[in-house]
Amino acid sequence: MNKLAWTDWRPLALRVTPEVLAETLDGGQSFRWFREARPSALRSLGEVGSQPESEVIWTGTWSDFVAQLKITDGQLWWRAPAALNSMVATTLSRYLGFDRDWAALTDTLPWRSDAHLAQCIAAFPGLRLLRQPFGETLLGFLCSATKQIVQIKRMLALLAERHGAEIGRARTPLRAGVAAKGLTALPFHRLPTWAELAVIPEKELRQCLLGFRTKFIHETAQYIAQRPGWLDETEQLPYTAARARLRELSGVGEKIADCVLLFGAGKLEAFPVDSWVLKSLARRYGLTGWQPAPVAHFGRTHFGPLAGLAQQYLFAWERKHGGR
DNA sequence: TGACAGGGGGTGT
DNA sequence: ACACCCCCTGTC
Repeated sequence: MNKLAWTDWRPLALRVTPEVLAETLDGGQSFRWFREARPSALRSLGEVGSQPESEVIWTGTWSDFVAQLKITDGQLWWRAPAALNSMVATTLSRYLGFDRDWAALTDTLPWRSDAHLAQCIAAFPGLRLLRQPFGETLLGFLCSATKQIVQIKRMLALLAERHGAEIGRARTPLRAGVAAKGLTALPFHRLPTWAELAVIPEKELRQCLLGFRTKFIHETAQYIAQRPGWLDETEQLPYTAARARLRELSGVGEKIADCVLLFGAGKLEAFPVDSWVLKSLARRYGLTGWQPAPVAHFGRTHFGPLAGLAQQYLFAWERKHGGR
């Protein structure tokens, strides 16, 4: 088997715009997708005037898997390194949430009586929550405190490159924010497991640009290492119990616990309140000056059992529209 | 072009 | 309320 080769592109039964795909993969749920833009056929033929057209390819890594996604003619396509194909084929649909009917779930949100929510949903048709590996999601959000997405992605890329096992190699012009020249096939690395993180000296962790998060990650790794099965058990618990367990970890407060459960355990009742959601609820729902805890209570009450899904629409809207 | 604030998708005390 | 660590960005 040729380790350098990718499979052919195959269609996925999902219609999304490039914008919604970008928001889904690179909008703060996951920090392990990188975009690569290639000049389009039209452009190379000398098309002038309109927007610079380019074909965007997204490359993502989770657990021991790598996949690429792209949209061509309104259709979503995927492929994987040939050597990983069979594994990726069976896990990609779960990762992308194909086991749930997101349109039906979205329809149960109270958009009929909430004009702003209706507006957010209309602006991001097809938005969904990813179902990422639990432990990796925890690591990602432990890196997230007072950091922007690009910086979080850099930290995780360094952790993977320096401390994560190699998954495989495949040729791709751009990965991890680093341009690779020509025909070289660079290795893909998975993130280190929590067992692996537990034996990495703090100094080496810090060199992955983790800053004051270093201590949190180190202590969390020790905690998990001393409790075999703790992480898997936590993932299986109902939402409230799982959140209480996650809060035992160093560096995991209400917000990060909810992010891990929403994006890494499929708990749609989790309602993370970050600065964007705080702004959204203040500006669009009149909760000016409210603290995160009461805002979270409002969110769960107002949006119901799928509050986390509503949160994702509000979040996407606020990111796009900023102060307006 | 190089320095230099200011601030960043929280948590812990 | 404030420190935590330090990279990035915008500015001069």
